[in-house]
Amino acid sequence: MYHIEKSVGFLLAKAYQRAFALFREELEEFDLTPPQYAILAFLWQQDGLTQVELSEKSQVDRTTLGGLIDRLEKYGLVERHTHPHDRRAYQIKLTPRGRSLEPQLRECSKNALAKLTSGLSKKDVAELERILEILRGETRVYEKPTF
Amino acid sequence: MYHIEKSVGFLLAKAYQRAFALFREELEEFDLTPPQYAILAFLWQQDGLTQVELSEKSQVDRTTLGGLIDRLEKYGLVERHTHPHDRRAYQIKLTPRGRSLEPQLRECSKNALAKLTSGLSKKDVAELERILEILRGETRVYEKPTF
DNA sequence: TGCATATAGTCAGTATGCTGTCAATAGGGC
DNA sequence: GCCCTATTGACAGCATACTGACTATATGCA
Repeated sequence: MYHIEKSVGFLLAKAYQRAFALFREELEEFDLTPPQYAILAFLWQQDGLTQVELSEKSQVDRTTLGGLIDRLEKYGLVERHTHPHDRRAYQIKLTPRGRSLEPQLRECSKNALAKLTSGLSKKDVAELERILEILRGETRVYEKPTF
Repeated sequence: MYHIEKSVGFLLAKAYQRAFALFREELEEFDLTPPQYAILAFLWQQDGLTQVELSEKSQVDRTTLGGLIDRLEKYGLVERHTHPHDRRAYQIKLTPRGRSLEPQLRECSKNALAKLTSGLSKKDVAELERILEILRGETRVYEKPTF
């Protein structure tokens, strides 16, 4: 007998839903959301990316990313800068405030992860990471070697 | 060095995103979405649930569920019936068309799952199911024993 | 140099998800 | 029977996600 609540798709959806909710709770005091954190995290790694680059790295749709950047800009965490070589494009740069939040926001991420995986062993977590990498499918753009 | 693209939260989000996209592609010909399928799936199991019951079983917010039912009703797949004992509540019932789509839509679900997990062994899939169940946290309402 | 194709980012529309609030109804206690 | 608290479903607002379409700009080729 088929039970939707046992299907992988449903389980994945609900696990993600809980992960999102736990992370949102942690970020609440900073008035930020998990997707906004993700964008900041990519910029902490590499500031000044274009929206296309950010979209590719974060795997967020370009139009959705536009709105995310709008909000981060409104909060004073990033700025859109004109691109030195391409008048169509922007370079998205962190403000000093956006940069300064990194330690605290990473702490939020750590806390959320600890809560999410509290019922799992380290081996389970490693296993989950391995399986989720496979589920994601083809290699991400940021993983491609530069020739 | 911390890399957001290796974090469990990010991996979970992107794995879910791909699962959702694959399933959406399968359902496209029926002009339905994964969340709509989930609601139908719960009703195929047990027709005539109230919105509160459906919300609990599917773990979808009551207000979000309202919109989902609106659309399914508009497509002629479900109907809101007045509750025999509670004038506040409805019983959400499948229409003949909603019921008749079950075989084909389940096939879509199967196909999407096959695509999603094509890179995993059966053992991996079983392991993933086990771990995702734990990640979801406390027991779901539908799993609680009836005393 | 002009033209065709591609790209960067935005806009409109639709779907989903959550929080806070509200009106109508239910139920229990006195 | 009245009152208080709780419940059911909807509404408004905001955030995220995707599709299709559009404008301005870039690029390559003849």
